[in-house]
Amino acid sequence: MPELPEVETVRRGLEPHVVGGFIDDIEVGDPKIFQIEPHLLLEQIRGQQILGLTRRGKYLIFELERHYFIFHFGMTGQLTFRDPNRSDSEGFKRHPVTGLQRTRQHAPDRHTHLQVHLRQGGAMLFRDIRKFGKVFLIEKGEVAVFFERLGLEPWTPDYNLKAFLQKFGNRKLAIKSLLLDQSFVAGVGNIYADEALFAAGIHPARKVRSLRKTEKESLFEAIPKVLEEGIEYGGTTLRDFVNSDGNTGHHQERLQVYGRKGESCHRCGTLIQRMVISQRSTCFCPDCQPRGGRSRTGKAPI
DNA sequence: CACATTTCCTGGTTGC
DNA sequence: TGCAACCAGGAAATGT
Ligand SMILES: [Zn+2]
Repeated sequence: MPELPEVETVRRGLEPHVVGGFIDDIEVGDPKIFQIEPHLLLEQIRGQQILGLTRRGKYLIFELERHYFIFHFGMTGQLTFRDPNRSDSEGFKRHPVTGLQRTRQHAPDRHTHLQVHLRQGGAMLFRDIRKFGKVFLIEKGEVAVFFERLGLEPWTPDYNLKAFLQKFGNRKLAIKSLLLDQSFVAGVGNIYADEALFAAGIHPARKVRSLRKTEKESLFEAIPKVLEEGIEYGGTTLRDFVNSDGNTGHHQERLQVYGRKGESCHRCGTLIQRMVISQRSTCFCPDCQPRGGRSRTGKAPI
């Protein structure tokens, strides 16, 4: 499930291959993922130069001459660069230990729903098994409206403590649910929400309005910290994520709680538990993240 | 308005 | 071995 660190990993990998290039032709698979008629998409983007590649939350944004060409990866979206000077791998392999799917550079298959060929050679391939991904093409003037409902963007001036604290209000939903809301902090998904709550020592089911100021401040620090580590390790591959080269990330080996139900907490040894919040699998350490919050010493629950 | 639940989709895993 | 049931989840749509 590509979240901010995975999208940023793809962005960094793709940038040197495509920025400055010109879009030549496109080939389309299942039109479901397109928020614009495919033939209109081709008509509009053909011949435009890619001026830049940026990111906002979980959205990857190609700046063209007259448009923004925008991708959202949903759950299983992959955007890879197919280099004509490199050979394709045979197909799909299975990691002998982790069982992870390893794709590397690959030819289009039944799940490849878009190929964007570049004039200088090579192509970007968008592959999405579950088809929760989306492809948009918007006019340059529409960009503010397009992103208006997205929340704070980490590492920008918008991401400051004052703005962060104002987002809490007197709400009574679980803090985990708030973290999944893209109008709070953009780019946080199920994995990094759990990791951030662990880093901040907050139980995921705690009601937002019950959090003390010090806990909110801990979360403010924890969110960029876990996202940064995710990027540093090339993203988290649980099943489908691959970077622009088609290779897996390594952050799955660094996860503290997500997907670790029944395993020992790396910090205290207690067994990690799982619960469902907002219909999402949620993992936490009952000792490091007590329901009543941590005391000032950071050890015993209140 | 605030919050909860349902829906979309496929393939891997589980259990009989 | 086969096959049905179940699970994963981002975010829009729908329900309370
Ligand atoms: Zn612990």
